[in-house]
Amino acid sequence: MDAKEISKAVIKRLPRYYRYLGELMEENVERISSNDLSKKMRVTASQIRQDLNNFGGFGQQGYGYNVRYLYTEIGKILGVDSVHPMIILGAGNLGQALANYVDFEKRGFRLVGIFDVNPVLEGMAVRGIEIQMIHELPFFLRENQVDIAILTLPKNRAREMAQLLIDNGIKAIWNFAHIDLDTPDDVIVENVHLSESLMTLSYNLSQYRREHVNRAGEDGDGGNRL
Amino acid sequence: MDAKEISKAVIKRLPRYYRYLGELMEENVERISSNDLSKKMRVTASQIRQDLNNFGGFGQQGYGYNVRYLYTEIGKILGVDSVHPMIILGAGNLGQALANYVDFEKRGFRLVGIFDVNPVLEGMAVRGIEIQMIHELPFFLRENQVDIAILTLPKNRAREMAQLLIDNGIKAIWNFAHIDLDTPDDVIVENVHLSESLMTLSYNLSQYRREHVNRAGEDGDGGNRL
DNA sequence: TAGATTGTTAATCGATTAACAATC
DNA sequence: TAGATTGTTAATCGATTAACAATC
Repeated sequence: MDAKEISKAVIKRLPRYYRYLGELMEENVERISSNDLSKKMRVTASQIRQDLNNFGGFGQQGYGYNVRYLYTEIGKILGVDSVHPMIILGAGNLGQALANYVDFEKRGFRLVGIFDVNPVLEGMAVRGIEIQMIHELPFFLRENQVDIAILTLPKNRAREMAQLLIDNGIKAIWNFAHIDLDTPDDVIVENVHLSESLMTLSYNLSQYRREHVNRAGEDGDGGNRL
Repeated sequence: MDAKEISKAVIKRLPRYYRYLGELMEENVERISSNDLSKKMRVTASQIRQDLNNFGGFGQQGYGYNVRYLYTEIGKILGVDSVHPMIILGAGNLGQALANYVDFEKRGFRLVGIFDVNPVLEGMAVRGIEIQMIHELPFFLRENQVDIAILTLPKNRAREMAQLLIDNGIKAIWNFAHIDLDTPDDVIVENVHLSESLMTLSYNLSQYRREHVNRAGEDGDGGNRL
């Protein structure tokens, strides 16, 4: 059972397979070949077969993959077959937006607590869950099993609060703060750096414009509108 | 000036360099060597030098890199040295959270419009910007230059609205909907698939638990709490 | 000048794609 | 059985790391 190391690239692709298989299920597609799926997803069939075979032989020669079965199996691999209690730290706009995200519940991600440092928010509720003050966190974590902490605090508070989470036994952090957390080996961090994503978009847009400067009409400004 | 193709991996790393250089500037650090930066960022010095040299020789032998200069140059490469007018499509929780994100303004990402399909929201304002109905979008895009459209609609509306954006000349979409948009070559899409990010976290957590099942106490349940 | 550190070439490593034998 | 398609090995491609000459 010694799992051979699965590459990060493969893991990042798994949720996308899961999404496509879910869509196929909704369309009542029963089976699909790596070739047909590759056309839908715009990846190579070879990659699909390689990726899936990291986890086991889910297909059948001459038949392809059973959609429902593969969906279920990938779900298990991703751990969405069990319930993951979550808390949110930081009840600002983003924290509240995530709290209101019903889609997560469908996958077993269940919000069980919201915390903030701002006393103005104390007692307010988001989706039926009362916002608590941070000082109540250690007690809460002793009394409730929590798998995942969502960090939606401004970066000046984030590092300190991450430490508090770790000190109280949290093993997985979904980090939206614009910092890289420095955590022990047994704590898993998944970063969502929105401003970096936006800058990547900005780079690609700027690059596209740079490349097309001298083709977009010969009126002197080269098509560069700013 | 024919730019040799820069790999996607390099581009994804640029905003992170930019962030670290910004922090160094705040700490009044004047110069830094690839070696010192590599320790801070936990990447190899070799990678830093390779990455930067895709865009030009920003350093100096025996000295290192001037922080302010490098920060400015990477800013230009990323296109954050100019203003990018943006609109939001979808004034739900996430759309509003992004609208309230002051940090973006600092980098030249300026919100100029918010649109939704829900008539209940008509006339409401977010951060001083009135929510408009989608049917006003084509006129708005004719009258205003808009660089980037942020798509924060549920997936059943997203595809159709993306098409509307493209038909009206939008060239860059920051997509938060859980679908892959099918766009022409001259339209740039940057995806933020939150549920996929959360599932990656869930995979890593589950994997960690699977690996440690037989070490966490010999009481039979193997330390697996669910 | 001597020391430091870049820019860049070469070596290594890892990930993707191609090919095909196995098998349903 | 014949056809289809997987699972898997081998080949290719690309990205990262190491090494070092150039040079400040």
